[in-house]
Amino acid sequence: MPKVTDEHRTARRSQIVEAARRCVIAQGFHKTTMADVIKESGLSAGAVYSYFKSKEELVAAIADEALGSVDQVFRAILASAEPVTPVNALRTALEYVVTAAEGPEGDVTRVGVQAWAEALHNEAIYATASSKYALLRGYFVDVADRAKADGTIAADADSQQVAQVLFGLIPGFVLQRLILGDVTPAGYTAGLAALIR
Amino acid sequence: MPKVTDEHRTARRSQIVEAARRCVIAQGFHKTTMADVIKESGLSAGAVYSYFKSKEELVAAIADEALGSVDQVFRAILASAEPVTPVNALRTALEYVVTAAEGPEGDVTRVGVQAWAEALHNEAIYATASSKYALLRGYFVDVADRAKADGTIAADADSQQVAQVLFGLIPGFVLQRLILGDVTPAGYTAGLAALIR
Amino acid sequence: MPKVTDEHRTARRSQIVEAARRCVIAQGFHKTTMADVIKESGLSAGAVYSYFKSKEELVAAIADEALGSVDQVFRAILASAEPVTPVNALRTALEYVVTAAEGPEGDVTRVGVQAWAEALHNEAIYATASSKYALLRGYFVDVADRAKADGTIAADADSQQVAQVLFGLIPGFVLQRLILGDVTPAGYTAGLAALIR
Amino acid sequence: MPKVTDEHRTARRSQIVEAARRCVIAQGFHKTTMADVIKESGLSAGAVYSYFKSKEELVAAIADEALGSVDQVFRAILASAEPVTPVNALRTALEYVVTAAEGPEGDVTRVGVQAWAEALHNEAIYATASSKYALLRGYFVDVADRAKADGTIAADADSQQVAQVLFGLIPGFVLQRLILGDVTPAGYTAGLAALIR
DNA sequence: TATGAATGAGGATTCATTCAT
DNA sequence: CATGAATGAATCCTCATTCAT
Repeated sequence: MPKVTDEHRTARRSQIVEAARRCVIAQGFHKTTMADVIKESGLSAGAVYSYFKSKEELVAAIADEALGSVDQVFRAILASAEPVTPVNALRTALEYVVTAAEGPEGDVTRVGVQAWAEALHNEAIYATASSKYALLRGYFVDVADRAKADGTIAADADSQQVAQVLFGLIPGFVLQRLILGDVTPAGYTAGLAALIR
Repeated sequence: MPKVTDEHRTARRSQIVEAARRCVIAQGFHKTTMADVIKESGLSAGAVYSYFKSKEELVAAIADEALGSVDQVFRAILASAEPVTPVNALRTALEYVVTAAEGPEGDVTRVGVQAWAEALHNEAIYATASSKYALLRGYFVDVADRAKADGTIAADADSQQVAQVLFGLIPGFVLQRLILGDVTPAGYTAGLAALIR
Repeated sequence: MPKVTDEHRTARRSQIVEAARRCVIAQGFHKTTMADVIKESGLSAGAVYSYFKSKEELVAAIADEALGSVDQVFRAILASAEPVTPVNALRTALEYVVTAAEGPEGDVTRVGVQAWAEALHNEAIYATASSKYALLRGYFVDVADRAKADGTIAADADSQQVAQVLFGLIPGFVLQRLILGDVTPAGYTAGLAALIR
Repeated sequence: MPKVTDEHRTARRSQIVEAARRCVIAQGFHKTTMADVIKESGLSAGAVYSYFKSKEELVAAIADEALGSVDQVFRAILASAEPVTPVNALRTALEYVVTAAEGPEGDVTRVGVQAWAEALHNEAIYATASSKYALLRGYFVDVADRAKADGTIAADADSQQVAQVLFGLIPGFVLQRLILGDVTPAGYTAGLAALIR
């Protein structure tokens, strides 16, 4: 019984998180009520509360997912054998962002932006954001190191600083995409390439 | 009577906005209640509501300010006679951001991040954000044009794309500053400079 | 100074009552706020409150007027030398009601209906309504007496009861006019005439 | 579960409406606060709001009931086989009114008068009042037709007009009963009878 | 005296969470 | 175990009235 129950529990949990995410994408964390999530998930109030003991916990779960989703892909792609220049790394990251944003789950980047705001006043989400972003930015340190190694950038450059910039370009892209709506991975990458040379 | 009254009204309005901003910086838009603002402002409920007819309107006013405050400075500085390279423009912008963030009013960038999230589900704030950010990014188009003119970047570069990148670096800085806490205008600028050559 | 001031005061008072009546006709007693009355009257809050020391007092003044306005006309007309049969008396009364209702002041009968409701929970208005309606109904006792005298109705009829019926027909007319909108003095009177013979 | 739940829901709803009616009878629509209704009903705010989504909706429900309650009885009684003369019909109606008014539920006619006033500025209540009163008055058209048939009134009388008068006598009775307090079905009916002959 | 800005108690409504069935 | 009705504290907002200028 344990295994079946476990799968069942996992499926249920996902069902709730996905429903909640849909609500949050559509209305944001605060306009989304537990009643909305309950209705959207098709479960009962009691059921939802047996998986998440408060709205805060559920919100944290959604935020975690949204903030962390990039990670897996990053690891795979940036750790590949291909020549990973800063520009390529950025493009890959942005392309993933757009793919995720246009996926069938709805635009996860909207949840991400919500999470940024939430992190400022919510310990748990702050902690998640800090650690996930530190991790993510770490990949760009690798990228910077490689770039120094192959002479793409100066050997005495500070890889941390370069990583800050490369990583920092991503929120800027996400925000412009959502609020100004006129950026593309290709164009944005071209902009960076133009600056670099 | 008009003049005194007008000044008075303006002062009162500021008194409210400032109180509200303090609350929002401390707790975010949603945890801030009108009662908080009323208490913090030292006025009565009725008085506050005679200046802002709803919480939404007050929130919009704070968001407007937070999103727009950069503008004035930008105009002055970027339009100066000094040689304005992309790197210099960015540094100036970031220095302003940090100055504002560390000002006596409290860290306005926190309000800015709140506003990003809010813009996704609030027409009025979305409109403000769109227009202010389009304007702001416009300054970087000028910067890019100058850079093309003096050979800092390739003459056939797309100024819009370059501006997207330069402008995009700012939210990335703000976010890292708030969530990772380890970025400085100097370091971030150095990172960009290292990438550029 | 007294006289001028007195006229002035009377004029001001009327100005307020008329403004208030317009508001009440449009929105009812309860949706009408003192702010509405103040704006409509063109005076200041202080001025309005120097004539009526509370909303209740102002409301009472409007109700008084609305409940009592019929009286003057009644006295004049019913006390005339003409042959005043029950049917004629009713018609005259209804014609006056319609005239007043269609007057330039707006439909006063709407205020009357408000006053009925208000009288149930407002001592002052209840007192006014009782006395005005007792007075008004009194005229119909006269009418009944005359009718008994000239054989229009049985000599042993109870004039009070007849007056109750004749007077009672008026609210019924007012209400049907406002809510069903299809009654006229002529038709209603014809209905009574048909019943009588 | 459906059946129990349904009965339960109906009972709860009645519990709320009855509590609200008691409040309205005692204080009128506007002085009655939701807090009053909540306390009087013995339920919680949330419970009350799960049955009526606003005070307006609850008020409309009470008004509906008050305006419509006569109907059922009318239908039964006026449609009976007994000889239904205008005078008898009126008496029956008035007796029902008094019975209802003196019932254990409290004086519903007070709610009715409130509803008249409310109908003037509330679409929903206006609609209810119009349709219920049109219906009610319709019964008196039948009465008039019968009276024409058996010669009680002239064959060429306009039944609509006669119905307007007969129906119109009721509000007049209700109002005099509440405000002057000296009418009885018997006396009022006698007054009409005296006029008729 | 006249003004109208300010007051603040009071009212309607929401919603995260619980727990009896 | 699951359900979803019920809870009630918390929140936004209004408006009659006052009083400093």
